[in-house]
This record gives sequence, structure tokens and C-alpha cells, in this order.
Amino acid sequence: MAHPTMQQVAERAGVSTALVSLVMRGAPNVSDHRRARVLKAADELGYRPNVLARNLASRRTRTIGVVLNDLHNPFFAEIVDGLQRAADADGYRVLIGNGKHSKAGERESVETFLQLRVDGIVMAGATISVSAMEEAAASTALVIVGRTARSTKFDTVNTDDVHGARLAVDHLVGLGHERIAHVDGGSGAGAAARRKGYAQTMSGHGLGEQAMISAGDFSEAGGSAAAGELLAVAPRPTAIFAANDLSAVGVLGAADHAGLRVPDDLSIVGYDNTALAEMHHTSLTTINQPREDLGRIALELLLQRLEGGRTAAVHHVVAPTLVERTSSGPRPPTKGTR
Amino acid sequence: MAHPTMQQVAERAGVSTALVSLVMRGAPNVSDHRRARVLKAADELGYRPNVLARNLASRRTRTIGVVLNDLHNPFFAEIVDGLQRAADADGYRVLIGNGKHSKAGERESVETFLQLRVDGIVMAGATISVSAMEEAAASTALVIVGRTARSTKFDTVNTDDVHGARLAVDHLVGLGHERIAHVDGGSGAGAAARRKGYAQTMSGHGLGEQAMISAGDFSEAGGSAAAGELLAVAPRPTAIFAANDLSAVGVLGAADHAGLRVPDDLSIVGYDNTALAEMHHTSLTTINQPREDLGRIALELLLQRLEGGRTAAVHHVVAPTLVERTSSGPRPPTKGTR
DNA sequence: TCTAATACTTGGAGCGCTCCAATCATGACG
DNA sequence: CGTCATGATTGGAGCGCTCCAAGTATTAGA
Repeated sequence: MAHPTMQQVAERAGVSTALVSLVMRGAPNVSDHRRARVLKAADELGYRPNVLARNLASRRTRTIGVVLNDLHNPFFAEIVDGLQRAADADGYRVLIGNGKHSKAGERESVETFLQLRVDGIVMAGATISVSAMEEAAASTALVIVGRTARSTKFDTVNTDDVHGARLAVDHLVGLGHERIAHVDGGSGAGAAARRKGYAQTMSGHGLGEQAMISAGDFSEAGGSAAAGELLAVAPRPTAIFAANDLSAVGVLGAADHAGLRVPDDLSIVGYDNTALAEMHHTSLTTINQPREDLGRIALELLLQRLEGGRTAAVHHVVAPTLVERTSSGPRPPTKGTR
Repeated sequence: MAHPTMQQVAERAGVSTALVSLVMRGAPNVSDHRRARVLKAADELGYRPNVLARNLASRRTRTIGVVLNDLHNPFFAEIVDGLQRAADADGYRVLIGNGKHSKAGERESVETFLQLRVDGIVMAGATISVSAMEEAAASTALVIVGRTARSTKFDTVNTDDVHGARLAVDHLVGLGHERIAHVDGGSGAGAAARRKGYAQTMSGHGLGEQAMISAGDFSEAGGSAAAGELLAVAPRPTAIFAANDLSAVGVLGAADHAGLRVPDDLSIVGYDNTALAEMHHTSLTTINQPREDLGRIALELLLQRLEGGRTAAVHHVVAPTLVERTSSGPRPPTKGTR
């Protein structure tokens, strides 16, 4: 009942364990004749290589650990999709660690992977400190996705969030809006850059005085509450740019609650282009981050370190795009104040 | 730069590797004096136990592999939450495998875990065949969550979907609805039971003739399309029970499209009580599955096998509950046909 | 002071596999 | 037919850790 070992396969096939090892690894210099015999013996025994032993002996695991800050966020799932596709193609296996939406959880996950001696680690939406990242980077190749963090120890892949926010604001301004408010993402990853892009672009359009930021936290409830405040101001904004889709849906909810029609009375733009934005019922204009590309690029960077011998840090930035749906439209005709 | 080994720690602390091993495992019979020295040496060296070697030598990994059918579905994330909490408490580490929404992906993930010699595997939303499950169960402890599959080889944890569907229909009937249609989940996990519960309950209320099932696939697009058909029928249903929240949101979209108000013109009930249902903007009446409990119970069952020595299969069923929100309401006054 | 019992420590044989150096087979070639 | 080059196999020394069996302090009791 215990797992059969290579030794047993070797005996049954009447060859050495070394040969079995070669066959299991698909080495080229094995005669077809022997290969077939070994494979047959392995199959009959139900042999399954012991990765632990293999990794220990070879000092490689061909495994990439991916730490997701939050398993609930489908945003990360798509990054994993791209990453995994690339990993599959290169013969690496991918294991996922749950950051449990907390710094401690992320750290634990990283530690687990480090102890497992994975070849490299990718962190998506990491919230741990840069110094903690550098510490991890001292022991493996590390790539951070979706969080800008300049360091010479590890690589990063990001979308240009300042630019993304600019796209959103430009879009709204193009529709005639002037009172454009922002529901921000607090201290979440990318929130600062989006806030900055918003503020800069507003100023750029001479709308600096109209700028209004209400504090959110990337959650639906946060978006809803923030929008509630914003909509209570008179004159109220005609458009709200939310720091992510989830809070944008919160804004939608607040609009419903206030009896405002979208986009007739209020235009809303989200960020991330998640599945949420795509649904008919929400149909959110939003900023698309090429998530699968982010994942793919993250793996490429890792492989450059693992197999290409690169050691200098690379900080890759990808351009976001605007996806127009039905939550944004022309500014409503001014009436009342101003 | 290479990782320091136990050997080096031992030398530095002036003790044997065996003692270091004891300290690293937190064994009780070590003098405080030595323990401190070892810990100090380990710290200075930046020693990190090599889990591969440890697991190989101890023939235990204290690791549970969780295979998620679909990383995008937050439903599974909550199962993992419950499971992980329990695992943390018991000192097991949790690794997640991506089933990539395909049978092949699930099989690969299982194989990876098997090769890693994890102590047990939990599959959430598994779609592979029962025989494939049994094969895996021959090599480790296996628990299947969210999929009924009678077998003597492994355990399952489920909610009673027939009962859940009954709750949904009873709720709608209680509101006066008679023309209650169902958007089903095709061949997805639990879909058959929900369909059955729907049909049974309709008949039970003498509404067998009003029963109408339109084919969905647990996706938003599928729900939308199915609802489109349903709403084109005359007289159209006054309520739709969707097989999951995602398709319920699809139904919502279709209702928007048809200019129907929810719940005034059409009541909608979903299934799963996901975050989607909870959002203000959707506010879906739905059937709650106690997901975290499912995860916790799955781990408990696993531990019973791992540490309790249980070998007989257990099939655990949990009761779902109805969560009332604003997508369902009284039947609109009859007008026109019938 | 001596002995027995208890509390700590340690040597070293594996765990199952990889990988290098060495050996054996084969076939081409002069 | 001997010599080489090339390809196929194998023996065995680790990889870093755990886990006895066995040994050495220490302490309590006689």
C-alpha cells in the first residue's frame, strides 16, 4: 500500500535505478527497448515519482509559488491564468498560497514557499513592506505584480495607474463633465497612483477646483459609503471615477438608493475591467488592465532570472486601456446651482 | 549564498544535528540553555529548515492540497477560508491547485499533490469522474466538497441542494407566485439536485404544469440567454429561480433589457449567497450555503482519516438557508391572459 | 559514596531520487 | 581484426533531515 519506489520499478524491469531515473525524466539516450520495459513496470506498479526526493536530490523544484493577497478577488485569478499558461508551456508547476488578505498571511505563504525551496515566487497584490520583499528576494527570485515598489533586489510588473486614471478622467471630460469626483482606494495597491492621476488630470483640464476625493477602500461597502457622501454635496458631481470596479458597483448601489439614473443623472467609471464590470446588469465603463499579460510577463521575468542568469532588477510597466460601456454618458443639462 | 543546513547550525552551536533537529521541531526534552544556543546560531546563519528533506525523512508533509475547480469563483475562496482556518489551528499548511476549470486541469493538480506526497487532498467543485476520484483516494485521504458522489473510498461534504431549491420555490409560492420558472445549471455541480428540488416542489404545490425550465450553465451569459427565452413566453413567468447567483444576475440583466422592474414585475431568486448577491445594486434573494462550514468540515473529515484512523467513508450533508433581499416580492396583480 | 533513575545528547542509518564517473556495447573505419 | 568514437547503462555518493538505539550527564535516594 505504501508508494512503490524507483528501486522497485528498477528490479521489476531488471535495470538499474539510474536508468529508471533517466526514463522518468524523459532523457534522450535510452534505448526504446529499455524505455518500454521501465514504463511498463512503472505502470504495473502504479509508480509515481516522489517529488520531494527528486527535488532534494536535484536541488531544483521547477515549481513557482504564487502568493495571492486575496483569493476572493477574481482580478488575481486572471493574473494566475496568464502566469499558469506560460508556466505550463515551460514545464513549471504552479502552487498558490493564500495571503488571507493580511500581511501576516502573505508572509506565512512566502515562508512556506521558501521552505519548500520553490524556484521562484510571484506575489500579486502584495501588501507587505518592501524590506520584507527584499528579504525574501535574498533567498529566491521574486517578482511583484500590481504594486509599484522600486528595489534593486526584485522585479515588478505593473500597469501605469497614473495613466489609467488619466484615461478615465479624460473620457469623462470628453463627455462634458466637470464636476468629477473620485472614490479612492485608501492604502490599497495602486490606489495612490490612481488618486494622483485623477488629481493631475483634473488640474490639467483646469478643473482642479472641482476635484473631490472621498475615501474608499476598494470594497463595495466603501464605495457605497463614499458615494453617499459625494452625492449629498450640492451641487452634486455628475460623474464619479471609482478606484476599482468593486467600489464602482458600490457607487452604483448608492445611485440606485438616491434614485439617480445611470448614466443619465450620474456617470460612473470603474477600474480593472473585472467580470463584474462586464455583466449586463452593471455594464461599467472601466479601465482595463491586461491581467493575463501581467501574469505572463511576471513568469517571463522570473525565467530570465532562473534560466537566463539575469540579476539586475527590471520594472516593467504595461499600458491600461479604456473600455466603454453604458455606465458613462454625456453630462446632464445643468439646472439649478451654478 | 546557498541555504545554510542543519549541519552548519549544529557546528556553529557546538551541538549535534540531532539536537538541532529537536529544537527546530520544538521538542520538549531539550535544555533551555542548548535550545537558546541553537536558536541563536540558526538566526545568525539565517537558517530555514528544508521542508523537502524534512518531509522526505519523516514521511509526513503536514500539508493539505486543495484543488479548486475554478479560481475565478469566489464561492470556492470562502470554502478555502474555512478550511484554512481549521488547518492553521491544527498546524497543517494549505496549498492550492488551480483546476483551470477543466477536468484535465483538476487531474493535473491532483497528480502534482500526489507527487508532492501531501497528507490529504480536498477537491472543491470537482468535475472529474468518480472513478478518477477513487483512484486518487487510493493514494491519499480525499474529501470532495460541493459535489455529491457516493463512494466508499472518500468522503464528501455537501449542502442539501434539493432542500435549497425547495426553500426558494416555497418562498416564491408564499409570495403568491405561480408561474415560477427555473434557469438551471446544466451539468454543473449541484445543478441536477436543484432542478429536481424545483420540479418536486412545484408539483408539491400543484404547480407542476406551470413548471418551466430553461437551460443555463451557471454563467451570467447563460442566465441572461435563458431568461430571455423565458420572458418571451406569454404569459411570462412572474418569478425566476436561477441555479446560482451568477446566472441570477444574468436574469437581472435580461429583465433590465426587457424593461421589467425587479421585484415589481419579476421576482428573482439566486443560489449560493455569494458576494454578488449581497451587493446593493443586485441585492439578490438567494439560498445560502454555509461555505466556511463546508471548508471546516472538509478538514475535519480529513483529519479523522489522517489522525483518527477512520477509513469508512462519510457523506456529510449541511442544510442551506434562505436569505431574503429585495429581488423578490409579491406577485404582480394578474392582468391580461389567464 | 554509590546506584538507579531521569534528563539530555548524539551517532548514524535511512528517506527516494539525481548525477557524475566509470563501464560496457556497438558500429565505423583503416 | 584492432582501434576509436559514440551511445547506453550502472554503481554509488550524496541532497538535508528524522528517528531510533545508545551514550553521557545529573540528580535523588540509600
